Amino acid sequence: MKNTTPSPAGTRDPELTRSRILQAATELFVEQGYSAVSMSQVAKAAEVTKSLIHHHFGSKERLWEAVKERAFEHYFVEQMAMGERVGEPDADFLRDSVTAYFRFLKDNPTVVRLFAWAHLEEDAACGEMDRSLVEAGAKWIRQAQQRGALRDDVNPTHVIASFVMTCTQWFEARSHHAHWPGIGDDEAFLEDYLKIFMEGMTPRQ
Amino acid sequence: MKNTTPSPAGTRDPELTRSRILQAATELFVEQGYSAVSMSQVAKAAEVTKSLIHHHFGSKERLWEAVKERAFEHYFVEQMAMGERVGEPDADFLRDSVTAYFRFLKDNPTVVRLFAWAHLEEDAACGEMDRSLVEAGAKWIRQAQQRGALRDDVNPTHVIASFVMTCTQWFEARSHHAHWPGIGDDEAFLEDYLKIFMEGMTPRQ
DNA sequence: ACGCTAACTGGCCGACCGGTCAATTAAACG
DNA sequence: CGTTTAATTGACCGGTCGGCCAGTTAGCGT
Repeated sequence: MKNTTPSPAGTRDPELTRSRILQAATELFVEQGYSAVSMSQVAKAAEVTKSLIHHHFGSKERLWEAVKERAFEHYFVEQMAMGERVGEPDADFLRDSVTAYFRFLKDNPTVVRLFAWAHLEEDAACGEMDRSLVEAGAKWIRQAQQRGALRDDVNPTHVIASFVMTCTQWFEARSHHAHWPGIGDDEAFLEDYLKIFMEGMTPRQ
Repeated sequence: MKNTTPSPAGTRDPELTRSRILQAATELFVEQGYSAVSMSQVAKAAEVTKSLIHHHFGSKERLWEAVKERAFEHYFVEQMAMGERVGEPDADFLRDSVTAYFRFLKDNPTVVRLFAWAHLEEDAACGEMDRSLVEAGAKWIRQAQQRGALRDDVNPTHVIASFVMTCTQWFEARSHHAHWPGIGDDEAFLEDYLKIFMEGMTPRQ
């Protein structure tokens, strides 16, 4: 049981150092992307030497990987937790899931931006990561379809893809549509989107 | 009337040079983003000297602006043309518009990726650009709503935002969902998305 | 034919890049 | 306690960065 946070001014704490570096790197990478950030910038922001970063992470690229891995794991864990408390395969639960996903992205702009950077560098890791989540979600939707709770003439994976992508893009491309005439805030958009999406997923009589 | 393309081997043609540079820069920037691309790389790809790029474009940043401006103008012109042939304010025309937008993005991956880069650097220009397009689209939707052709309890701007974002993200984040189990190809996804979206936009009886 | 303008070149600049290395020093362990 | 291990430092590396500048050269108006 060692003391971590106190740090008797001049003491060494490799774990805290690692996380300080990781934190500084995350903030910079999230904002500017991999290539625009220099090791010296990270070092300065984390208040350590450049060499120390190399000591702990090996290279700039591995630091970048560590940053992404940490954020995506956070995403994965949260989504898994969300998947745990799975409810009845009905329309209400679908609505709740979309809402929860939307709110998660809203509360985790870091994840949103890292996803965007990862997409641009064709990093397949994030897609592989939520494979199982999508699979589980699709299975759940199929159940709801068989039950007659959701329309059954659409591919369950496409259902997930469509709402995941809409939520993601809403936050990724904020700067794009933020000044569109008549656009509302997060909640107003979510409300309208849910109206369209849920109505679209309701089985015909 | 000067000859442009022939180029008697050793002749000067500033306009062609400019466009050669712009083309090379576009390809590189689209692929790797602003900061990952160096002026020497562009120079090599365009088969000109670095100094010549500076002569024509002033700086790396202005070259980047020129690249984006060119692509976004292409987008704008195409969308304007699409807006010209506006049809009846009914559901069918909405479906056709979504389809056309989806196909445009599919055929113009350069625009898609430049949008993504622009979003990440919070470039508001692309949003300002299609302000008027969105305004016109929203007006059209409002007409359809008043006519009873589309459900009228949703913000028209949100309707546009929702399908624009879905289409955009489908192509921007291809690497993300491309390997999801059960996901279909472009046309299969579009078909399912249209089912949900159009049904969601249909007025209740 | 001549001169001007602008396209175009090559060489160079200081700054900074990611990364290495040997030396210092604090903590962990016996 | 001494020894070992690893956290940490600062000096330093070759290479590349974006950009500048002085000079050359082609086209164009007169």
